[in-house]
Amino acid sequence: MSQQSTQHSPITNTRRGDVQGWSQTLIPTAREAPSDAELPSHKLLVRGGFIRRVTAGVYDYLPLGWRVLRKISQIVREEMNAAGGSELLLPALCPTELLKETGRAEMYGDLLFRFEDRHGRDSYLGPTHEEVIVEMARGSITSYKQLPLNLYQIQTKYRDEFRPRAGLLRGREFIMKDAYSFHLSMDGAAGLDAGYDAMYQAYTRIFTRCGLDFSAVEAEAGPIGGSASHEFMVNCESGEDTILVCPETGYAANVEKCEIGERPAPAGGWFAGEPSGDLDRVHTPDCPGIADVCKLLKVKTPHMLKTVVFQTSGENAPAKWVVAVVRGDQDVNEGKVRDEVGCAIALADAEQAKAAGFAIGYVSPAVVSKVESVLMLVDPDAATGMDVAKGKPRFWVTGSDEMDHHVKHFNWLRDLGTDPLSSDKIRVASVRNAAEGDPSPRAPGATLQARRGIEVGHIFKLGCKYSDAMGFAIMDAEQQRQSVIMGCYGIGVSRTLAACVEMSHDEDGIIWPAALAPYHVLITVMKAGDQRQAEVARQLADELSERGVDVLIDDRDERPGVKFKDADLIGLPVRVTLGDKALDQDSVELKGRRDPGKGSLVPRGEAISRCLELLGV
RNA sequence: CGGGGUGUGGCGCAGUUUGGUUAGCGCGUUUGACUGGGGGUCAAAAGGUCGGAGGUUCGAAUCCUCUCACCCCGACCA
Repeated sequence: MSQQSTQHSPITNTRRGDVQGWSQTLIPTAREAPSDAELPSHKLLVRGGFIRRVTAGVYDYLPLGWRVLRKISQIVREEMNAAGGSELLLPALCPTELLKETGRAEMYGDLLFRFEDRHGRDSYLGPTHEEVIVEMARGSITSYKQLPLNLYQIQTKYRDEFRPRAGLLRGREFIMKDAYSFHLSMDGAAGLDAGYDAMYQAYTRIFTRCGLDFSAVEAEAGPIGGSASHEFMVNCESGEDTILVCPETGYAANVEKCEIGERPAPAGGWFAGEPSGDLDRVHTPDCPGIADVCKLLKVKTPHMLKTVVFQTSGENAPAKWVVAVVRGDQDVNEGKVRDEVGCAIALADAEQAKAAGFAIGYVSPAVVSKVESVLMLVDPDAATGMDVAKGKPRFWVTGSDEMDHHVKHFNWLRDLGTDPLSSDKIRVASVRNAAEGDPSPRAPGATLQARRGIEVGHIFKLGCKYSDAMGFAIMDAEQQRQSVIMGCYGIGVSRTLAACVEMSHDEDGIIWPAALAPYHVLITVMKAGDQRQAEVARQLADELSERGVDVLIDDRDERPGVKFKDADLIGLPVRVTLGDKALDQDSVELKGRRDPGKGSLVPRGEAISRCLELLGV
């Protein structure tokens, strides 16, 4: 990062740029993409000779692809180091015993590449490394004086995805940077909050330097566990993930995490409204799903009341069961239910729930007055009896609490079996996923907008989850034994490569940001074997290299058309074309990848500075 | 895992329904010539046993059985 020195010293990062001849390396470009590729990033990376598929979700990184990965890694290293991290390398081949300490062998299930070695020892290929690093740390970190600490590695990870897809975007083998931080407190300069914040800042710098258009969004901590979490998403319509943003405040969150703004009670109050008709019990065989019922009864999903049964655990559980009720077209958010209840919850075990009296698949809100120890949370959109917009009673269809039957014209006040407003077993609470069009939680009057993205980074506050499970505690300054508090921070390095292409390409090929381009400048020699052209190419490359610019010289004996097509395809930011016409005028042709046309004639003497200018140096 | 689909030289495909000579085409590759500023032209050549195994048949890329691999759509993740 240091700009202070341009000399070549063994103790600075300043380096001479690489110069490579196309004919000396392997760049197998192709006119057609393999038929299995669908996304632009997949097609272009294969066509441009960056990667090649070996088997499902596993790729060769060819010279060009590997150079980009190294550039990403280098940026990651510089920023991680600047943020106080230290690089190390943990094994990819790990003993399964480690996962038994945290119970994640079961949690990962088939996602884990798992096998026995010749001695029958159970082993796995690391999908992530919390256990491995805690195992290492608990043997090496023995004093509070060693904290805080941030350790990271850049390594190949393995996940036996059910469905690898989209080239590098979801592989079974992929390159990831994973970092882990260790603290003894949440607060203070040495605490997790400060460490987390430093990583947030570092990630922002990393993706900015990579030239990516990205958003940092609030996220669910997910199965890795812990309290706070942010995802870094490359903004891109073809992304797999949906995020919601508030256009007024810039608040952004992943769908699972996104809060919903205030939804006030309707004019008549919660649940109020006349019945839409007599309660009508209908036979709905083999219809446990909302979609099936709607199809059979010819009603639309917003008219359904969906009930999801959870069971609680922990000492402060207010009830044994929690029933969440949302509108049929909306999704229950487990995290919001958990927060509302105030204790750990899990989707109810079907057998146990049935034994307790729940007709799983056909549960109605009235179950609250039928089964013992139930707390019911009703989402505001479901807790109404009037369709205010239409001035009509709400028409609700829901389960009937008996197998294979639903009811029409459910009315909260009439059919619940208890008064929803006075019962302490019933609460109106926001328990569903946010969706586009919902009120923003940060700006009154504003509505949330949906955007697509590709997740390239994810940071978590882990807390003591792993240190407690694995007995990682040390003495603090007061001679108290304390669990070590952790954070973990991931970047999908190979995914970042693909996301960049996904975000930045046109119909001719890739458009690399200068920071990630495998080479910065392509010198296209028009006539292979022409003495003068070869000589100028060599000189230019040399001068550029002196400035730290990486240069690829297209010295192939190919027709110009082939070279230009390939140039656009591999997408280097700057192209210098050396032909007789230009050289006769002591000039060269210069073209930025995004510039239309053939580029402009530039005096030979200005070529270097103009290249640097185009590179934004 | 559920649903849909595909396997024929390095890549993209045709041929399979209705079995029948040496399995075709385009791109790419090699050699030669002509060319030379956006995937050029001509000529010649190499390269596949039709994903694999078994079966039916005088005869199988084609029909049957089993199997393997890969892709797409759904639930999870860097």
